[in-house]
Amino acid sequence: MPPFAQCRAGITKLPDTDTQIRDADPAMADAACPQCALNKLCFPIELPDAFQSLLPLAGEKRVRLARGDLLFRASHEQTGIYAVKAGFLKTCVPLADGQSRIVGFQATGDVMGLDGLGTGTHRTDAIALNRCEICVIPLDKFEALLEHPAESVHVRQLLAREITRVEEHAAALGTLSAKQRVATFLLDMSAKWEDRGYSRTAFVLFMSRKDIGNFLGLTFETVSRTLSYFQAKQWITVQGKNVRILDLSALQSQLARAI
Amino acid sequence: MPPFAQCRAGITKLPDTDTQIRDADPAMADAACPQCALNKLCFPIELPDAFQSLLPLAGEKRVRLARGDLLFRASHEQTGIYAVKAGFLKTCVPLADGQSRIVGFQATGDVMGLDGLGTGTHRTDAIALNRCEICVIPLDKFEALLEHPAESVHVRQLLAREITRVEEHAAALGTLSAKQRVATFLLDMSAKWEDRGYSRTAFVLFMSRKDIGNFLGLTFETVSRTLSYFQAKQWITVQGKNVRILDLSALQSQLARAI
DNA sequence: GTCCGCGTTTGATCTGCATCAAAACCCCGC
DNA sequence: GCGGGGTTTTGATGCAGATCAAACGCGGAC
Repeated sequence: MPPFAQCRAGITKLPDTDTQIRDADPAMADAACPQCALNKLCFPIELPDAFQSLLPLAGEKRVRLARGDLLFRASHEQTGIYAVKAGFLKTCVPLADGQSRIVGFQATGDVMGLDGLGTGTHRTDAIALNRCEICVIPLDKFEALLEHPAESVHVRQLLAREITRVEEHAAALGTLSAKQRVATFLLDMSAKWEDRGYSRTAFVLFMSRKDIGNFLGLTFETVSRTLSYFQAKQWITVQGKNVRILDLSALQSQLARAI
Repeated sequence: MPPFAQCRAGITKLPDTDTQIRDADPAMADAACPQCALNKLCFPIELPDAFQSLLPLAGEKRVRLARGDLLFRASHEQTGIYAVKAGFLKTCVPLADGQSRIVGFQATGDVMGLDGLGTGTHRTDAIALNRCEICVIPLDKFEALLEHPAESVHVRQLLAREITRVEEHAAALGTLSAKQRVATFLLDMSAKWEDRGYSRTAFVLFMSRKDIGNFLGLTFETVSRTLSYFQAKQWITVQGKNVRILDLSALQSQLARAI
């Protein structure tokens, strides 16, 4: 199986399949550039002239992924750094027994593949949850960019924030009850959508209940039950993958109750 | 309370308190430099002349910590990067309810404080488990060092490896049973000691059962019970903090059984 | 339209670990 | 030596969430 399941050049219009949010709409993708974490890499402002000709290359190469395709694969050599232009993905750590554990969900503007910088080998699988459009910065170009101190600092910040995020996730997995984990998850998703300029109270969960359970260290039945419980409490409404948050503070207060 | 609980200049002989391994023995500390993750920062080989005068400064400043002292504190401003010269520490993420969750244990040669690079603020408390000696690189000096590409790459590798480590820990917390977590922990500790040139079958757990439980998402009673269980199986012997592994492969096979 | 397969919901039961409790142990100061 | 506080071990009980099971809903193939 190839490391890149799909990799076509060029950008064409994709059919709209999801209810609320379009998959990988090029217009949306371009609009998202200012918020993209790699924005400063793609469109640097204050670089010396020597870089001005190199940088446009970074933003030029795109990859298209269909639902289920792999962007990169654990234990494969790292060949680039990726910025999510549009779509949703999950990153999974393979476990000894052949199972794997989801350690993060990525959306528009997130950077992926940084974990490979340690060893030159990816430690996670990155799998598309819906149609995705990914900006690719080949590793050699990425390394060339990093010779500029401002970009280097920026990348270190991205790495450090990822450490913080994963540490907090690990802390949550080790500490919180099922209800607290699901509440945290909803609040995190809410914040993720809000960051990207969408409503923080009505959004789509692109991942399945199984994926949510895997990410949170719960069974999918428990995830489903907990969502139903929150709905019964009138804190949210759920219809399949569509979630509407009715009482944000009630969810937040779930967390504080962990005394 | 000051961010640095203890911070004395100079190095003096410390009394030996632990049974097998000395706390922060200066001789051991100096011997450890070649294996230290910051070695290349402290003793760079191939730097241009401009740096040769700056770098010795990095290795000059030392901090001494007694058991329970804080090296740095969450939500405090980051003032430096730290390399563990000798001793053991734990890093803890504070939680909403005032509790905190241990996300890592550090030993000789480990680098600490990198998580602050994202925001300039530490996201964890770093607490000494025994007498420690820490090499401090003030932030401004650290940043000056990073202008050299080789050091910059090295630091990115450290960050990326930390992401990998924490992701795997999160995956373990979400997936493994109590026995599997404790077995993993023992194997990790074994590897940590072996990396540092000590026996991988006989070592000291400097942290308490409570700390182990906190790190693994278990109660300390469960940790104690599980260690007793492993001892009953003749896989290990435990006497307080001293552990001897009798059957490494039996512990490893615990993990594979997670199907 | 019907059928099939998969994801989701909901229910019933089981179990691993938390919790509560108490005794043993260890380290230190005196 | 003795006494006291914290840590560790071991036991008894309870519960949150896993597991087993069945029904429902929905989208795609035809």
